[in-house]
Amino acid sequence: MSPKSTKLHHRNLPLLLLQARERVISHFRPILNAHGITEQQWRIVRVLYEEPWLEPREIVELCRISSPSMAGVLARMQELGLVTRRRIDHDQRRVRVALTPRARAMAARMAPGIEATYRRIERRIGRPFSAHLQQLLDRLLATLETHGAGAAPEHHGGRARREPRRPATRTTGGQEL
Amino acid sequence: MSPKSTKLHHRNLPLLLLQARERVISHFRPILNAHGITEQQWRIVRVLYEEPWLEPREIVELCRISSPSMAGVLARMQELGLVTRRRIDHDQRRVRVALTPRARAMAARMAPGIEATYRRIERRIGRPFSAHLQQLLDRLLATLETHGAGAAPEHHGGRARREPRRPATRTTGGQEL
DNA sequence: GGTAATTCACTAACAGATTAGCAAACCGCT
DNA sequence: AGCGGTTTGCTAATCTGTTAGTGAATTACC
Repeated sequence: MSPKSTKLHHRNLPLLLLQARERVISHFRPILNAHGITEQQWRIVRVLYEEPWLEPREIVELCRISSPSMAGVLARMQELGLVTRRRIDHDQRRVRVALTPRARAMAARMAPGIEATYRRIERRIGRPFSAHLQQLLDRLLATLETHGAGAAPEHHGGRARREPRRPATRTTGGQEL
Repeated sequence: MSPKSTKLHHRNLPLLLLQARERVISHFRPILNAHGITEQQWRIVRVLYEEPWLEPREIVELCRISSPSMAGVLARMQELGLVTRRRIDHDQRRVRVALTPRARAMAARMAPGIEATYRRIERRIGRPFSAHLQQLLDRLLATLETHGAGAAPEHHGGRARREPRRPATRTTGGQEL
């Protein structure tokens, strides 16, 4: 069984990517901490900074934050007064998420530091190298598809086998969340 | 104030690296799930698979898992019968962590699938591209230093301002953890 | 040799990721 | 109108990341 060796020859690529990401983000973390927001919150602020408003599923896609996490993150951000959430009139499932003026002002205050940090990183690793790295990562994302995407949605028509929960009835009629 | 623009011109590089990592790891997740272990647990199994034993701080370094997380992860892995932990005789602070035979056998069973997945990924993105990407990431890690490393340890000589906790006295004398 | 500084592993509290699942709202069709 | 199927945002449970800080053991230094 030569093709079934029990040894691991390849490097741990996910770990390598994780290390790279942590190395880069370590330069930004002080800025985020100084403004009291988390990584994920900043990603959301950043995409909403460019658009008047977005829907949760769009933010999920743009920020790579899972839908279950998004619920908690947005709730906390609303609690902090960073975002507003309201139902879309013609479709009561959907929600419009927008930055508050306070969050928009905070993003404006953070932008110079963020940009300066990028320039510092580029000065360190070289602008061409930075561009090259981004190009390779883009190509990786374009070439390698997500495993399990496009697979069967696995419609679960079976009965629930868990103890029932509190229904948490949606505030029918109230636009505010 | 031309250098203090409130706009964000650079791409979100940490997000790009996160996307790349998630894309790659999505191909391995089914294997991990099938064997009932998490990403981090696999990283630990993998490094311990090559060495007879390691100390927690070494695993922290090799697997990029923070020290506080490591405590919980190792405790769960010990509970699952994947690792053993015992104090080092001549230094009661330090701990030796080793894989159990059971974990070693599991790693051996997983190895073929892991390797096959790497080969599949390389077939998709191209072996040269894969090598090139790894080279760039290595160079990034070699060039860009961690921000905040080597800074002042900030000796905290002040009084504790929190309510006292249960001391959780270390089992003085007992090697078993 | 005794005290201060450091190292090491750990706990606590909170935010977020992952997996599983679920109800309400919408849509297409009859 | 009514029904099956889909979309959307959400909850629950468990695990991990981050920050702050602690006790015990060891080391450095006078």
